Amino acid sequence: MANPKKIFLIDGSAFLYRAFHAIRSLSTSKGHPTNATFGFTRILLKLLKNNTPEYAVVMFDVKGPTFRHKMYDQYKANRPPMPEELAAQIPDIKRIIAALNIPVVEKQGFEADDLVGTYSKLAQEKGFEVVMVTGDKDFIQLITEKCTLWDPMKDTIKDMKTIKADMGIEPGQFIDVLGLAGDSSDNIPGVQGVGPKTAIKLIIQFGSIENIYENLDSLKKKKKLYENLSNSKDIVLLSRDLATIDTSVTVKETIEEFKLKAFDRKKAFELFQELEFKTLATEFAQKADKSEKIYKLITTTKELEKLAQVLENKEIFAIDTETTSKHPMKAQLVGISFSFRKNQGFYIPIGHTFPDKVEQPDKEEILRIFKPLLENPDIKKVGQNIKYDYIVLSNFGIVMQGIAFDTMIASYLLNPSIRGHSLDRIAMDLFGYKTISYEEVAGKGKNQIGFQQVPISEAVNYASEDADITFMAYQYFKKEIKNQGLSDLMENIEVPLITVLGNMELEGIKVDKNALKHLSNIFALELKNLEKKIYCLAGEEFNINSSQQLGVILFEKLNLKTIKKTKKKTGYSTDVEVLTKLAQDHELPKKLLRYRTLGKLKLTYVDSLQKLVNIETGRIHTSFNQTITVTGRLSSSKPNLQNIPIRKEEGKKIRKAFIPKEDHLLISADYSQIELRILAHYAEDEILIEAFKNGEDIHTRTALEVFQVLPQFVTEDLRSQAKTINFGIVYGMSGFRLANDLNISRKMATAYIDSYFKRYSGVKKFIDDTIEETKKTCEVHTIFGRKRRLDAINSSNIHIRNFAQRAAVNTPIQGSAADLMKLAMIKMEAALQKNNMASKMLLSVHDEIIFETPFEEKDQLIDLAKSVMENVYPLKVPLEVNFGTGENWAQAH
DNA sequence: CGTCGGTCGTAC
DNA sequence: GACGTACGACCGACGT
Repeated sequence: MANPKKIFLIDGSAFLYRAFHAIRSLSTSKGHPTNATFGFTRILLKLLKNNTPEYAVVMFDVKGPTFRHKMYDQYKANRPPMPEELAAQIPDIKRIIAALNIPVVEKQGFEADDLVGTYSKLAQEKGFEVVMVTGDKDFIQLITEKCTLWDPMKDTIKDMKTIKADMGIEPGQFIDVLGLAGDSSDNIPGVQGVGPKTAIKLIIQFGSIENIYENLDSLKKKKKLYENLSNSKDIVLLSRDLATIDTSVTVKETIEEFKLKAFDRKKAFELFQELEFKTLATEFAQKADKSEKIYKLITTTKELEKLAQVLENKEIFAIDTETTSKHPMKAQLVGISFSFRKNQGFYIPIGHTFPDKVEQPDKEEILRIFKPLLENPDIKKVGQNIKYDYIVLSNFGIVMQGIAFDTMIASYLLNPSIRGHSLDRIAMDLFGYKTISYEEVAGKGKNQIGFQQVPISEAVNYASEDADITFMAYQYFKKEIKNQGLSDLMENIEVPLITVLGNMELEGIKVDKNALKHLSNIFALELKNLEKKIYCLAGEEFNINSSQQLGVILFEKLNLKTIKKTKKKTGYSTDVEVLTKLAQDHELPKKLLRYRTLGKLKLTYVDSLQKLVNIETGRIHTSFNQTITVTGRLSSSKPNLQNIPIRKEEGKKIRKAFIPKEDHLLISADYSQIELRILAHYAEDEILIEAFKNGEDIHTRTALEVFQVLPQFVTEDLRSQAKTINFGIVYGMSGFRLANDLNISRKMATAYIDSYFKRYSGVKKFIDDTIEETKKTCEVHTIFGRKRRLDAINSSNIHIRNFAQRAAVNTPIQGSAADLMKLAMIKMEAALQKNNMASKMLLSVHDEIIFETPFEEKDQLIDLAKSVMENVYPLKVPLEVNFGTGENWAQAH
């Protein structure tokens, strides 16, 4: 036969263990171990994918004694029992093998080895080429011209040639080697003092065990070996028998039964989902059954009017826009899709440039028919990240109203800890649907086209599907949000916030581009000089931005004393702390510090900000992300306006470049100590509450309490130390860290913390109670019922557990502050509208809102914001808002 | 050439 | 080990 059929005989039992040990820990969110299952599945799939075998079978050991135990009662007696964690995974593994439709063979009284041996022989007799898949060297004995040994983990193949080359023996002689050498892992004794090397040597020399004993006299010179061999002939023969794989087990399955069939993809998918193998689940997900889906292209006036009329009469519908860009402020509208019923979708092409033969409705037509519908607050809309659509439509001339739900936000509220709440992911998690990916219609990498270039015929399905899935997800999430008690948060905070944030993003903030350019030039000049000096001091040129290369220069070339390693032990740490210490003794680290500071400012802020100024508006339009943080805070990106420098003089120059438009001021409204006030509220701590009620300076008060001094002795330094403690408490700071920060002894720092908790006993109790409660529920809450699961709080790993404990304390505080801020923003927007004011809310930075206000509205705005923000929600302590105004952000702050 | 983890630094 | 929450720059290893 020119091309003999191949069969793969897989030693399942060996891979169980190897997979189990190869992956240290992996488990489902409920704690069911999956490391072995995952490893096993991965090996199996890799094998099937790379070799596409026609025949394959997995062999397993069966629990209980085998014929070898009868031969030798100490066989494998030193083996510890299978770890519980592994045993728990075997049913999963078998279910996966079954779903993949791979035959399994196991037989009471025999090991996987014997089954492999038996079928190897049978298959060869039938003319098959056999590949034994295992890492176990015992199988060498079975290698023949027609049978090879493949270790998929090391990816090595052993055959007649390699065995001969590596060991100098025939595979069949290997059992004699094993007989002499024994096998400690199987508790097979062999000959004392004879290991694999000696055994191989002996077999090369004598050919077989029998021959050794026939010619034992020739070994008399090697006294010890001679003695050991003579004394253990019986053991050697027994050992060889034990190591011999049985190739004639009576088996019932025929080779033909090992012919592979197609995977049961549905079953496999369900299993992978259950076991939380996300990527595998995605890989095995079926395309949604598109046959029952009706996606319709809408282009004529008649169709448009009919669709609008239908939508108008629905309780709620899903809407999705297709555009030319991911950035809503750059995006041009390309099409709109709708859905109001599962498996249905409609697509209106508007801005496609691909020369399809479809006549697209013009903009006026769309506005005439759909503007009234979309701007009607009584007609409810749901979207996936609908803030995006709100902004795009706004720029198109439609200010959408009636936004009632957002599936991305729903997914986030249900579990804020997962990164990413894309529709693709939601479709997968909720319905096992694999949606049409953007890459599928638009390509990827540098070949990717804008959606306007996608043929309308393809766009219909892609866009309609998005609306369809959004509507389906809405139906699911609405119930789930309610079941989880998250409706209030959704309806009263997150959904109203969507348009507030949308308006802020649309508004943007003005920057003085020339000032930034000027700064960039100044920084560039100094950086160039620093670079020269650094090269000079180092004695060579290197990449200053590479902490790795820098580490070599500092600690190997210049031999500066190492202070700490990086966290992952990949090298020397060269962070601020280290460089500052080194700077006392050497000029290079000093220059580096300056280089780092300036480089950071230039690259991350000055230069990036300039690039993000919108050409049309001349302003910067950040994205406020509502579904990112685990605590409920907003985040800001492209650019991140929540970490613009403020603390150091150099950085302030960047803030100065943020300016109001003509005849306006920037006004900053800043909640004073909001997190400590929330702590006071939750902890019901008498001292904290009293201090805030009296309007005291909280850091000074803490200094009084912790250091036990009279008010007149609270120096600026003591207050500053108290401030560090106050912040540290909210974050769960340790004595170690406090000692480091305050540059005091560990003992002293611990004493301060003790003293703090003694005085603020309510805080102590709050922390303890919170942790205890979280241990029971694995969940923490904010003031408006936002949730964060913290399963890690019961982890057996102390680091993970400690981390979860700090998060458990911090989340209600940080998250409640975020809740209050969100509510304040919503109320503020409403108040501005109600009072017909021209002031705009531009930014929110966690505890601060930035307004752009006409000169003449300044006092009114401050009065209004003060009233709204301070009364946003009653706590057990008053809220206080500080204001700053100015002709740039630095001044306003 | 894109992705991703590591390191560093900025904010509240 | 050792302070919570983010974003993003660069580097360098790795995979296609």
